[in-house]
Amino acid sequence: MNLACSTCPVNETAACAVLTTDERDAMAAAGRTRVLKRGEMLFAAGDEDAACATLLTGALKVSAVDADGNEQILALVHPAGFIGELFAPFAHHDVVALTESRLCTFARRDIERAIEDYPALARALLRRSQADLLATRTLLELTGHASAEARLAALLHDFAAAASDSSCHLAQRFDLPLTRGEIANMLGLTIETVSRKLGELEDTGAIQREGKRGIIIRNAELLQDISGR
Amino acid sequence: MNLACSTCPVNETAACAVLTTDERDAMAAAGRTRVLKRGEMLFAAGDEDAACATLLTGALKVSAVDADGNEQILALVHPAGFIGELFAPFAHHDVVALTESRLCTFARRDIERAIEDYPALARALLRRSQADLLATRTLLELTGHASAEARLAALLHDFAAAASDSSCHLAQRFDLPLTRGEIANMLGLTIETVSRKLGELEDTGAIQREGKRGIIIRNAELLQDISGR
DNA sequence: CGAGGAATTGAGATCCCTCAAGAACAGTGG
DNA sequence: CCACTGTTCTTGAGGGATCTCAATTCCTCG
Repeated sequence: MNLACSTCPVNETAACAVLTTDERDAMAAAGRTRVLKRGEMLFAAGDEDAACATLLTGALKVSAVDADGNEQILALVHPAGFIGELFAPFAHHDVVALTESRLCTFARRDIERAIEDYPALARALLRRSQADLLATRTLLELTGHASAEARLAALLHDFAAAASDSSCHLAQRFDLPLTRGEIANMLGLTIETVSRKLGELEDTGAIQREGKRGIIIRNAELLQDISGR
Repeated sequence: MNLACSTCPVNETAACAVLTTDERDAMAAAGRTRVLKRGEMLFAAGDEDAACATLLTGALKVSAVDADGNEQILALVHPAGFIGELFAPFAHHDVVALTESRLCTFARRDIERAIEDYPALARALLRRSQADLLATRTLLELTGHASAEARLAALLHDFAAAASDSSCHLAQRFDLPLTRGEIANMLGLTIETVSRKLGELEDTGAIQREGKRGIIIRNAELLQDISGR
């Protein structure tokens, strides 16, 4: 299927936004859209020639599985995010859909050629890569020293910020994109601890739970305070 | 001081290696070498217009300081590594020399112009950025789930690999580039735990300590085994 | 030789994990 | 609409790994 960049929901914000219309059309001819259902995998660790992709809608997780079969979530990908290890001979991590997701995928060699042909694209991907690096380091900072409660508070804060339209304030209410188990894997905790600490955050009045996935921010300042930032 | 790229110890491996001689000379005219002693800072979190640099010799750490004043090491930089957040308005982390280090520094605007002028440089930096991203995620994976002993074993393994000339086998003996406190900060542990676990690794016969900094690999397989990889 | 920092070692406290059971929920089929 | 079933989440009790606090030893450097 061919792509219609003009109706793409992230045509202003994704890496391809820096291309001219003609250049973008040329890339579109090489790309394909793909839809993943929750739990479906885009590629697995070890895959050779793993595709690259821009996420249009939905959410993905990047995760590693250690020797004991424990999963560790290393990053979340939001719309306009770019996925793909451009210079590695094989993928180092799994990439799985958290919700139904639409992607715009490209074969590795097509992306590699595009980077050669369109310097602006290389710069855009560099920018995105540095942003990803910063996000990963922020997560590393969090899981390094902070208490379970602080980690959870920080994650909720981030989710509330991500769920808001404007980038400067928090959403008052949102649904967790992750299960308890996934939150635990991301923060280096266990399911039980996540559940308990969510209860404690509710007791202190920072948040309120609404069903299994819903979170209402009751006291954003307190939440930020607990997160230690 | 002007630069002599022809005698640069990393002129084959650093990002600038992709440039032609002429291009490199043009960049050299804009750059400056700088020497940092152990503990000296290249730039601090919050600095605007922080310089960018390629590390020639020595070693650096990238670290964050949280609200309580605790340091967390997010990454180590080895020779040929590139330092600098190109698209951020200010630096997010501190960068400090671990040993006496020589750098080749550039003003932000000079690097930005070079990226525009030399597409190959942008691609080289993209490659480096993705490698940094992978390294950070590997560290995240480690600090997420592993026990103190496994973290330490993995770090020692990495250091042994980095200290070796050939990339495929380990150095038999090396000096730790970090103090106990820095190791602790990097792995999300305390000084005491690092010290204790080092003792235990010695008891099991995996390593042998030699003075305060020296480490001898006694049983690389066992070490790898303990690290869980 | 002395002083300061860095590392080791010990004892007790704490936070989080493990194991285990029960409750809430979603999907399925009757 | 309701039982049925599996999954996810919650809650509890106990144990273990790591942190905290404190004292001592080991280097390094003046």
